Amino acid sequence: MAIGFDTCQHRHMSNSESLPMLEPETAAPCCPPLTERPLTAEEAERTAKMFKALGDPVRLRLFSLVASHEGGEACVCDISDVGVSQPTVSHHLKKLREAGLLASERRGTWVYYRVEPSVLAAMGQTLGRYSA
Amino acid sequence: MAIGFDTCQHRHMSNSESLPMLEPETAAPCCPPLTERPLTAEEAERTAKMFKALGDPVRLRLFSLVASHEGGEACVCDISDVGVSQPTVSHHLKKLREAGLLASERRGTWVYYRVEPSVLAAMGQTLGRYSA
DNA sequence: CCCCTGATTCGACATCCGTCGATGGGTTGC
DNA sequence: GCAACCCATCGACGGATGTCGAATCAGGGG
Repeated sequence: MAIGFDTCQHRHMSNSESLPMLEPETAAPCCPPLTERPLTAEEAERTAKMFKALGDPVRLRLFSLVASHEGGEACVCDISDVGVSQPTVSHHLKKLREAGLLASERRGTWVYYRVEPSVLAAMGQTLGRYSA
Repeated sequence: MAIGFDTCQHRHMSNSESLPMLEPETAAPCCPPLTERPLTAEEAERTAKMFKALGDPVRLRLFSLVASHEGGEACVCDISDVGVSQPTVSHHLKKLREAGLLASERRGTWVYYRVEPSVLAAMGQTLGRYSA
C-alpha cells in the first residue's frame, strides 16, 4: 500500500520560485498563559481545539513528518505511510488544517503541507514556564 | 448547582506540615522533539495521550484552575464550578491523573490536586523551538 | 479524447467519549 | 451510631470520532 514508486520523493524544485503560501482557516491570536490565571470557558474552548488536534497518534505522526521534513514542507505522497488508508490520511490532514496547525498548497499534480509557526508558538506559550 | 456553601474555600492550613505528595500513574521520561525527526508509532502513541488529555475544554479549565491556584494545589471543592456535574468533574480529574498531568492526595475530608511539572516540561520540549 | 495517477469527499460503520443520575466509600461532627 | 458532607465509581445514553471502500474532483500525458 501507499505509493510504491519514487515519483515525487524530495522534489523541492530548488526553491527558486518563492512559494506563495495559503492561509490557514484560523488566524488564531489566542492562547493566554495557563498557570497565571484560570482560563475562561471561551479560552478553554479555543485552546482545547489545538491540543485536541495533536491528541491523535496518526495526526501527531503526520504533523511530525511535515515539521521535520527538509524545506519545511512535504508532499502528501511523502507522508502517507503511517499505517492507515489514504482517505484517512487526507481526513487527518484536514483536521490539522482546520486547527490552524498546517497550511496546504497545490502545485501541479501534488499537494504540499507546511507547518504554521505562530500557532505552535502560542501552544508553547500556553504551557508556560515549565520548560525551564 | 455545585457547592453552594463556603465550607472549604482557600484552606491551605498554613502549609506548616510539608505535603507528602502522591506519585502519578506514569513516570513518563518520554516526549522526543517534534521538528527534528518523524515520531515513531510508539512515541506518537505515548505523546498523543498527553495532548489528548488537554484536548477537552473542561479538562483544560480544571488543569488551569489547579495550576494557577496559590500554593500549587487546589481542593476539588474549589474547582468544581466549571458548568458540569460533580461526577463529570471527578471523571475528568481522573483522566488528567492517568495522563500524568496531575497528582492527587487526600487530607482529611478533602482531596487536593497539584500539577506534575515534569510532564509539562516534556510537552513544552516536544513543541520545540517555535516559542522563540 | 481517454486514461492514469494523486488527493479529497461521501456514506457507512464501530468504537470511543463526555455527560448525567444514582449509588457507594470515606471523614468529620453531633 | 447516625447524619451530613466530600469525592469516586457505576450504568446508561447520545453524540463525536477514526476508519474504511467507493465515488469524485484535479492534472498530466498518451
